[in-house]
Amino acid sequence: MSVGRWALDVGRLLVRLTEIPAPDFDLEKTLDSGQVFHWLKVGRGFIGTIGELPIYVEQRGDGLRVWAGDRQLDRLKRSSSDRTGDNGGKLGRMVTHYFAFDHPLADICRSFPRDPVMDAAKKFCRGLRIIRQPKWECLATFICSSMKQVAHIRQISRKLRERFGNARHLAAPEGGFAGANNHAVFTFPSAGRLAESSEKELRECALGYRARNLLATARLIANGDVDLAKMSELSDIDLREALCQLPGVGAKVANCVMLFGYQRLHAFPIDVWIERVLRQNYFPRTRKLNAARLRVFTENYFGEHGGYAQQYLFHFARICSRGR
DNA sequence: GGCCAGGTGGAAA
DNA sequence: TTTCCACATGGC
Repeated sequence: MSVGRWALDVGRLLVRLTEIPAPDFDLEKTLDSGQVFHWLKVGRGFIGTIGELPIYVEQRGDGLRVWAGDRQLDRLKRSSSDRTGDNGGKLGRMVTHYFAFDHPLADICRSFPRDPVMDAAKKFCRGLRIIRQPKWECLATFICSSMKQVAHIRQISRKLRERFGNARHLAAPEGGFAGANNHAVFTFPSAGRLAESSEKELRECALGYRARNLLATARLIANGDVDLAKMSELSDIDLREALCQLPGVGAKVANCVMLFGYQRLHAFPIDVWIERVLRQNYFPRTRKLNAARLRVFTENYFGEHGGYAQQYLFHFARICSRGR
């Protein structure tokens, strides 16, 4: 897994560097495609968290270089069954799992339907992977996403983390991160932590009317009425139904959580961007086009990895609209 | 200053 | 069953 590993003493904190093979992968497209909202571009790479672990990640050709705070890595080792002391390997496996390098991307792309817009999106999004987000983080973030632009969702994610999350300090690798030697990153607050907050406090994080829904859902999870991990056992239909029971979760958010949090690669979220793409390219002369008809079309037309097709169409449409 | 954004939920028609 | 509308916020 890990082809190279170094430890750099940079003063108070020790930083581990692991290099991981990253086949068929484009880090920037993946992190900038509107599926995840907290990664910050710094220098040649990105700073963020994978669960509780703060990391800096940088793409070098077909590989990924990863730095992580050593204290968190030690904590990770103590809390896991893997006590071999192989921190670099553990880190490598975590990163490999998070960025879903096991997804057979070539096969997935071959399964897409052949038509002009899908072909263009596929070409444009080469290397974009649907990552494995922590379920609660994904659910909470998408509850906050309704009627918000991607830039706003990023702001909300940042404010929630800074106010309710745990600070983690990441020492810079040799040479520093583009002018800064140390960065504070924040973990996403647990459901329990948000359940203890008030609607007023959440509104102060620019959530607006979404604050009530986020708080209600956090409390359902914190008091044990809902078990997101156990919901993995449900079928697609039952999982969608269970998610839609949660305050602030309708069909669109449920499909996002299924796709990004539960790896249900057939789930096809339809938002304003995707609806526009579908209308313009597949139903240019259809006046009466309701949600049910779009749902039936997308479930059948885009194949078993429809969620990937959707993400490629979404990113393609959004980026191409910039500058118009 | 109006328009729009990875929508949802409840009421009215 | 379908359509309509309120709900907050911030960038353009």
